[in-house]
Amino acid sequence: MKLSSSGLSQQSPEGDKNCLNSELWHACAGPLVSLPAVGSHVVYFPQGHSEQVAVSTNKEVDAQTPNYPSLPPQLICQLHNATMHADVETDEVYAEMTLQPLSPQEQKDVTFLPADLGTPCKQPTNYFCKTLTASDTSSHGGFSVPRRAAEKVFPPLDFAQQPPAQELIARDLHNNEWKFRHIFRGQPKRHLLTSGWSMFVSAKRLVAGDSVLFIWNDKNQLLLGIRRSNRPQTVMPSSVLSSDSMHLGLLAAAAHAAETKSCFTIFFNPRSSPSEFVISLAKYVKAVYHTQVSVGMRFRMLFETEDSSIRRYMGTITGISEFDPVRWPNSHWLSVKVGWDESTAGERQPRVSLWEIEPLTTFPMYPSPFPMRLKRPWPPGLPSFSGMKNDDTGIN
Amino acid sequence: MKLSSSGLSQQSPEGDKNCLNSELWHACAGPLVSLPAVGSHVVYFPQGHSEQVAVSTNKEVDAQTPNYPSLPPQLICQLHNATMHADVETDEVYAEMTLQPLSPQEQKDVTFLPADLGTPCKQPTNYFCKTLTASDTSSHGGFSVPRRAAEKVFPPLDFAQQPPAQELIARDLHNNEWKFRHIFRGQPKRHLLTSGWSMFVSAKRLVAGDSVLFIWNDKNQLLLGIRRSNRPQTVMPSSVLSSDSMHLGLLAAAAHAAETKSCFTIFFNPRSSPSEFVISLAKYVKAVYHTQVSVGMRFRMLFETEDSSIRRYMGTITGISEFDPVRWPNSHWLSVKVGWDESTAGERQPRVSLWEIEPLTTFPMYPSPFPMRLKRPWPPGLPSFSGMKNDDTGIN
DNA sequence: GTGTCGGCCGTCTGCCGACAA
DNA sequence: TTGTCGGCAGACGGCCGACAC
Repeated sequence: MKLSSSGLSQQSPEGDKNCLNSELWHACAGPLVSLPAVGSHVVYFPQGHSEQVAVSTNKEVDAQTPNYPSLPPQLICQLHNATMHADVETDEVYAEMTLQPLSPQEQKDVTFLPADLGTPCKQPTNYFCKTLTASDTSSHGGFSVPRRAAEKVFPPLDFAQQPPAQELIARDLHNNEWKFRHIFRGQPKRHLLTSGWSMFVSAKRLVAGDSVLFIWNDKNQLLLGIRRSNRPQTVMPSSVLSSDSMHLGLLAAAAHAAETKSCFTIFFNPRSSPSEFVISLAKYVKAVYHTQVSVGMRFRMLFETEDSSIRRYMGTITGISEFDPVRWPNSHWLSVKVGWDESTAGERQPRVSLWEIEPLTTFPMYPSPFPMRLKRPWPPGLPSFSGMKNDDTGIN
Repeated sequence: MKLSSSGLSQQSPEGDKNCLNSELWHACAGPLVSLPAVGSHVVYFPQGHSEQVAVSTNKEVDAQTPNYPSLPPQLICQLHNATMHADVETDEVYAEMTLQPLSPQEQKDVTFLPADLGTPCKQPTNYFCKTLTASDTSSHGGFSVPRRAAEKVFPPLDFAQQPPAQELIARDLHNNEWKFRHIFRGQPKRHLLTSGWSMFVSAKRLVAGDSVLFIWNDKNQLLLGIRRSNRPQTVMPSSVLSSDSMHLGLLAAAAHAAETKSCFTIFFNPRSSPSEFVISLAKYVKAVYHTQVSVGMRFRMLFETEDSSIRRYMGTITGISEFDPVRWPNSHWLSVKVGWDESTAGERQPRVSLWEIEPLTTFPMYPSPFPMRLKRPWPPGLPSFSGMKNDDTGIN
């Protein structure tokens, strides 16, 4: 896995000086984001990719966009390369992945192999994340460090000094160095970052509501990342290519790669994409082939909280059907309709994919009123099956 | 022709408050840029579009990109819409054009119709453009206005005051208002913009070497545009779509539109695109059908100077051949190889297109050593001809 | 425990003419 | 004619504890 700070060029290979432990990237991406291992087999969903482009261009896919009948809704690939990047302007994290579709025979061979689920995403343990207040971002003062965070993450101060103070050096995703004066003063006493802080705020263009993230890693380095609040949107591609052409481009690239079994490249934006659209084959196989789901079944699903930790929400499966039967028949993408136990005005999405949820098979809340009709769904990613209408799924 | 300040959204139609006379857009785009009239017939060159994308993504087209055999190298279209935009972050000007390919019969009908060359691009008359100095952009002072420029473009000062001064209000491409104190002082006397200037410099992130452009229009409004120097590049699309997918997307969009005779949308970036790739049909027909060119012939061609005016450079035609015979056979795009009279280390391009040059037929410098073999080249944009190898062009 | 404020000092912004290219 | 500089005055940046929630 490579990590490079990018944005200026897609072609220049970056030197080692830009390399950085992936901890910071993952911390900025969030606790739910995991990249499949390089070399492993993954499933790519053009629908999910298309949704990410729709969000990025702020434009839904045009209804008149032509289909690519040869492109299956789920494409089994080998992940040849995955590089973590951060936009040089905004620090937005993204991943560049090189995928090679498997031949039909390889798909069969691989789908029914036992496979482990890989290593879970490694969130750093010694870190803190704080949402910036008006005082933190104002030019009038510095940054107020929560007491527990400072004691856990920063090196201890020498309390013989009065007031206790030290210089902290932190590195961001681009391996740039930021120096801060860390001081413990005031009445009551508190931890503050003073000199150097305002330069960081203005350089990163942080505003109240954005978050900063400090990590103390195993090598005794201080890492510093940012996460912007959900302002309208992140980056605007604007004037390069029309959104219609972009949608066509991603479909054409995947279709061409599928036909020729050649590599293609995609970008994954963890913070803007509604869902991961490249997932490990093992996760897919487990969810689609080895998990029983049915209407009425209870489940839980992980979400990220405001302070970058994990929370589980509960819900009930209300239906199982293709998200877009016309354009993407036989697709597992967002095939599960759900209702949420706690839902504030459509806050959580009405559709999820099988591999995103944990069905609670041991304690069903009430007996399923509908029999399970998806016990063994259509084989994934096989073009020869994509036109088949007389299977046993009952959802065509 | 619509003009709107954009960048946040491709879908929201902007209100009238954002509309502005197109003078400023054209002044920022440069004196050589002209947009064909809405409703008129134009020729679209996928090769040129591809070059613009290559520049924007900083990545040349991949050699393995598949061809679209059904897409001719020149596509005759009707221009249904052309909207001028400016990037909301950088103020970079660009145009959004909606094109509809003509049917083969329409192409024939239209190609041999007499057509006027349309109105030339309207450069404003009452304007000035200054490249910013270190003093202009430093935080130590204001903007030094060249004397002739101030007297020509700004409203006259009241010299009864001591010192003479006034408030100027200028509007940029987004119709934002900028207020400046214009004062005539110092020893020797000179025109200066003081209060308000530094805010403009920092808001637009101008640096020494960039240019500003003041226009006094017919409605007695002061317009204010910027032109950045040729720094590495302008905007980086980075993380939305891989450059390969973008190349494929533009080809697929044009091919699909050509097949179905439906509309497609392109963006044209006058400042970053190497050449215009949507030109009026009249210009194309005149250059390709009604102009004699041959190897050895002298020509001249317009270029933009540093101070935004026009200069002619002279050269000699050294060859006539397709730029990319494999991928784009029978293409007129950059089909003329040239040598330049004054050339500083490959400063000017070695290939141009027929419609970019003015052949000097009246005073040939020396007799053409090679007979003209392109007297009546292949008909433009007709797919039925694109595979024809036995024509009289002799370049296959 | 921490967000915001008044107070205060120091730096830098920004307006001026001098001077030279 | 105009680019850069030294001089200077005022604005704002930025460090401090007070105080309240």
